[in-house]
Amino acid sequence: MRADAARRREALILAARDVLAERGHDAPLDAIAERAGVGIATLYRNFPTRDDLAHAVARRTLTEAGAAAEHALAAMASDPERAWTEFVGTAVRLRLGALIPALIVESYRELPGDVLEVREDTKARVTELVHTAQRAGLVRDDVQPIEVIMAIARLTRPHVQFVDEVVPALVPRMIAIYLAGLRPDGRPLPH
Amino acid sequence: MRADAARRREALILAARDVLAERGHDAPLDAIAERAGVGIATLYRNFPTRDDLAHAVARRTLTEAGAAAEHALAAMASDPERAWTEFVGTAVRLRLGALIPALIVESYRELPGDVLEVREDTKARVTELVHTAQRAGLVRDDVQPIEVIMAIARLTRPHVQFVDEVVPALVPRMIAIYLAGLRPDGRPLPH
DNA sequence: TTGAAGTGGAGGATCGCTCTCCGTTTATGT
DNA sequence: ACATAAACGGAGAGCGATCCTCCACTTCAA
Repeated sequence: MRADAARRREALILAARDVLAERGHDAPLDAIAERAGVGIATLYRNFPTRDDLAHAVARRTLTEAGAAAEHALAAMASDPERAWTEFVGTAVRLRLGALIPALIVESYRELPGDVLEVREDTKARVTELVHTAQRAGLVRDDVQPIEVIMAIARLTRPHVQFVDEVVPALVPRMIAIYLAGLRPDGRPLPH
Repeated sequence: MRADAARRREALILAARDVLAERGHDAPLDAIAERAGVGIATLYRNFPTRDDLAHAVARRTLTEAGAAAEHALAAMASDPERAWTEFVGTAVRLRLGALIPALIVESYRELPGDVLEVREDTKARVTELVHTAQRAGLVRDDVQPIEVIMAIARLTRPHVQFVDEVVPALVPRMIAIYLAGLRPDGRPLPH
C-alpha cells in the first residue's frame, strides 16, 4: 500500500470517529470525507460499505480503550483515584460512548470476528477496572460496569453544541458530578 | 370546535412530545400522526408547520413543568428531599430535557410571545427551586440550575432503547447517582 | 522517467419526507 | 332519525438530500 494512501485511510477513520459521534451513526458519508480532507471516492475505495467504515472505527476505538484500561489497571496500585479519573477522561476523549449503540445493537452477531474479539477483550478489561475501583472505594459496590459506561455515553454525546459556549466546560462538570455520585462515601441511593 | 377534533388535537400534542423526544426535533411528521392514531392530514390541519406543533408541545410541557416546580417549592418547607427528587422525576416524565435545544437555540427570539413568556416563568421557578434545594443542603452551591437541567436532559434522552431491557431501570439509576453527586456532603469536585 | 496506484468530484439514481387534494366518515342540533 | 357542516384519512406527486459510480487526471516510487 502506498504511503499517502495509508495516510488518507487513517484520516478517514479518525474523521469518521468524530463525525459519527457528533452526528449519529447515519451521518452523511460526504461529511466524513470532507472532514478527512479527502474525496468521497477515496472513502468508498477504502470502505465499500458504511459498515466497513464503522467497523474500522470500532476496532480502533476499542483497541485504544482497551489499552487505556490496561494502563489504568496497572496504575491503580499506586494512585487509584488518579488512574480511575484519567481512564474516564480517556474514554470520553476516545468517544467510547458513541460506540455503545453499534456494539450492543441486536445485530451485533453480524460484527466481524475481529471486532467481536477486541470488543470482548476491552469489555473484560474495563469490567476488571471497575471492580478494582470498587475495591479501592472509588465506586459504590451496587453499580455494574455497563451502567457507568452508559452514563458516560449519555453525558458526553454531543447534544447542543452552543450550550457549551453559554456554560463553559459543562460536560467535564457533569462527568465529575456523576463520578462524585458513584462514590460510596456519599449518601446511599434512594431505593 | 367539535369534541372529537379537540381530542385528536390533544393526542397529537402528546404524541409529538414523545416522538420528538425519542427521535429528535426533525422526526418525520408521519411518525407523530401514526403514534397519535390519526391521519397525516389531521396533523397538518391542526398544525400547518412543524414549528406550530413544536410550539404547542413547548407550551404544554413548560406549563406543566412550571406547575410542578411551584408545587415542589411549596413542599420544600416540609420535606425538601422528597420535594426535590419528586420534581426531578416529574421533569423526566415530562421530557423537559428534550425541549432544551428548542428553547436555547439561537433562533429562540423567533419563539411566539406566549411560549417565550411561559418559558421565562418556568425558568424562574426552576431556578428558585434549585436555590432552595441548595439552601436545604441537597445541592452543592457551585452548580447552576442550567447545569442540572442539561444533565437531566442528557441522562434521560432516549438513546438505545433496548439497553433498558438488558439493564433494567438504567435511567432512574443514572439520575439517582447524578443527584447523589450533586449533594454537597460528597467529596468536592475535582477543580 | 514511467506506469501502476491512487485521486476527486460531477451527476444520475434512489430514497424518505413533505404536504395537498378530495372522496368518505362522523358529530351534533333539531 | 336525519341533515349537514365539520372533520377525517391516505394516496401519491413533488422535492431535497444522500448514495455511489465513472473516468479523466494526479502522484508516488522504482
